[in-house]
Amino acid sequence: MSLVAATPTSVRPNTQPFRPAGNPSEMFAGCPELVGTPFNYARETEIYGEGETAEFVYRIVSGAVRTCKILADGRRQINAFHLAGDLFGFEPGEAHRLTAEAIADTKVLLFSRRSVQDLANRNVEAARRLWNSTLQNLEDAEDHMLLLGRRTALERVAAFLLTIEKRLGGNRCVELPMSRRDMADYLGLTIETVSRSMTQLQSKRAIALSGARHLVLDARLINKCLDD
Amino acid sequence: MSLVAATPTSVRPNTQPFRPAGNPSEMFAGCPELVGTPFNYARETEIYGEGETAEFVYRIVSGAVRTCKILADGRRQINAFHLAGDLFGFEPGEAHRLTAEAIADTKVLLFSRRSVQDLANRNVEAARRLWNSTLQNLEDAEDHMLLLGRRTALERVAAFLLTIEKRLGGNRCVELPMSRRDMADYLGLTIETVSRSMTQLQSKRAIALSGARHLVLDARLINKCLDD
DNA sequence: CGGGTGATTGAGCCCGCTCAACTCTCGTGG
DNA sequence: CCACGAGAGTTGAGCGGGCTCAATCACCCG
Repeated sequence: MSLVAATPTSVRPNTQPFRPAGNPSEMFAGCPELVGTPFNYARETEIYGEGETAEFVYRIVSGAVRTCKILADGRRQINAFHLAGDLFGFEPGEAHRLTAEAIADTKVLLFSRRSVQDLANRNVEAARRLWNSTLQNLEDAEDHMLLLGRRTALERVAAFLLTIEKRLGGNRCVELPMSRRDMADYLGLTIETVSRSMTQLQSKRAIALSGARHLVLDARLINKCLDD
Repeated sequence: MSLVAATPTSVRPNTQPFRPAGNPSEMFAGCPELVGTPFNYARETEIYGEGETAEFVYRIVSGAVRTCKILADGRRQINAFHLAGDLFGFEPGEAHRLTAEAIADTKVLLFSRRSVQDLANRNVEAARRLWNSTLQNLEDAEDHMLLLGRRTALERVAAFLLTIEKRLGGNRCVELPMSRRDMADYLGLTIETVSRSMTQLQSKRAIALSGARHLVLDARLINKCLDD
């Protein structure tokens, strides 16, 4: 679910280690009856809201999605970003526990929750893949709890950049799909602190920014920045 | 996995809402071949370490367990507390991603990871229960990320006390199984801040402490404390 | 060229951390 | 019975990292 997840797409070489049975792009392989309905969401529109009945499971074809929780006073915590190839929208109960919104214009494939459940009940292999996918999400959540509970602002931003670079192909070049506000709400910081941390990394030559969204990073120098 | 999970035991009435198929105490019902081997862990001993090969899945009979991650410099984040009835030790890969330690003297039932996997491959119903159990853990992790990323110290301690009271039977009376250090490392705070928050709640009559581990709480007054 | 949005930078403050002293409890032994 | 020590918890004083509030800058689109 979150940044650590493998996100192979058809247009990008998969530089991730092989994930047995947890690979979203193979999730419904050999299940021709589960083809998925294409659908589009515009930038900054809600896909589903917290508390709504969970009707669909989603697989991203292109674009990016955030899932988050929002407190009554407006404080927001983004739990995960989902990129092309990722699956999201599973729920243990009938209702969605998170809100999902498109960060950019996003194409998805819809699968009815019921049909996915039915498939899992019939097909042991599919059930195992769904389970492993959920376990992968849990693992990512565990890493994120460590980040939110015990890491400094600079460590959070550095870890975020390293992880998303890996997800986007690992060629040191990153086109951030999300705003500073989204990064801040994912990392448990304010936009100002995110910005200052980025500036700090840039002044140490660990990253090079060209525009707010495009950057080139040096993993070795980023890690060196954390040692002082 | 964490504090929101239902934890019915045979000696305590279940005051939780019914959780279809996710109930740990029924997890292996109807599977007499999966009986589990009793085992004991003394207080403050390691059950398994991060990175070790995952051989077993554990179900707690009595006692309490924490699972955590530790950084090289000693910073620790506890992901979850497990009480009687809880299942823990699932892993998506071959290796444990967390360290598990007994908080108190703890009796568990061991199930070999392989036999659990085999059961899930044969028995669709068991697979569904395991999947739902993992989804429940993920849901708890999502709640905890909001707490760690966006809540104040007082809110964290208040939420923790309310949740653990519910898990321990919901009769307003709590015998904390863990130390202040464990609470702090779960809530992303220091022991001093946890202590000060408890004192603050006590001065508002929202909780009554008798000894560090025993307390009676008033849910309404706790929520009122958060409004100023 | 403006207007609008998002990002950066600056100044000052505050919540939670650090460091340290003190208290409480409990177990052990004279 | 008290003395003592060890470990856990509480309290206090002061600091500092990240937040708040505000101004400025950069980049789009018209």
